[in-house]
Amino acid sequence: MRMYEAMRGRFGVQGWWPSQAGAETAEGKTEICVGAILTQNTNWTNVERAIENLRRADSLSVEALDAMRPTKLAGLIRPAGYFNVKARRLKNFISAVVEAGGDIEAFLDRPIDELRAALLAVNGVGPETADSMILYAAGQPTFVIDAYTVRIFRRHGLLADGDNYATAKAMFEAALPTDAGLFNDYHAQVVATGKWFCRRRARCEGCPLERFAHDADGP
DNA sequence: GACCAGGCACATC
DNA sequence: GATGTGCATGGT
Repeated sequence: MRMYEAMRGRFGVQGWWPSQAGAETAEGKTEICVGAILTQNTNWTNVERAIENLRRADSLSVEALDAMRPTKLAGLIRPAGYFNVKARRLKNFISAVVEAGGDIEAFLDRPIDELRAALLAVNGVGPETADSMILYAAGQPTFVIDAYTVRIFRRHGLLADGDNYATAKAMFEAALPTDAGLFNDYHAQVVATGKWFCRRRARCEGCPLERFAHDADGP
């Protein structure tokens, strides 16, 4: 918690989904899930352009996305890059929702383990994308790990060289109170810190976590 | 013109 | 089971 507080003190509450207006609606949840796929290996500003295209086409719904031709979808999400691959992945995800009844809110409102398994079964949805959907769209407490998380917390001695996605996730979930709001902003803080590192060429000076180097007692 | 951004699937060794 | 590669755009 001390490392989280240090980052939040430096960057402020990040306000990622679902704190944004409308995110509690079916359309909002659809948008978050779509965004989770579109942001794979992609800068967020490019994802926003793609989502805006979908919104203008009145297509941020399971029904509209299910009915849309793949080539049409690919054209709309073009700004997010990898548009052919991501159009296919979005279609795979939407198909899974449709096969489960077509109601995105019902689809997401399930026990975490069951939901996670259903998401991971979709071709194109890996651990990070699945956990992002569970945390930000379903609002359920699962900790999202990304490349920044592993890099930063390895550097501070809380993760070992051999740690992977699953062990890193387990470390955070064991050390922190099970709170979706906390997990939500924690991941956002890590991303903010990671971006800061990139700009600073990965040196510690001025980093919000600098004083925790090498002897932190937990995240 | 290189390099990177909130990954994943697939091939290959 | 670890490692490499394709996917493609827009900003720095």
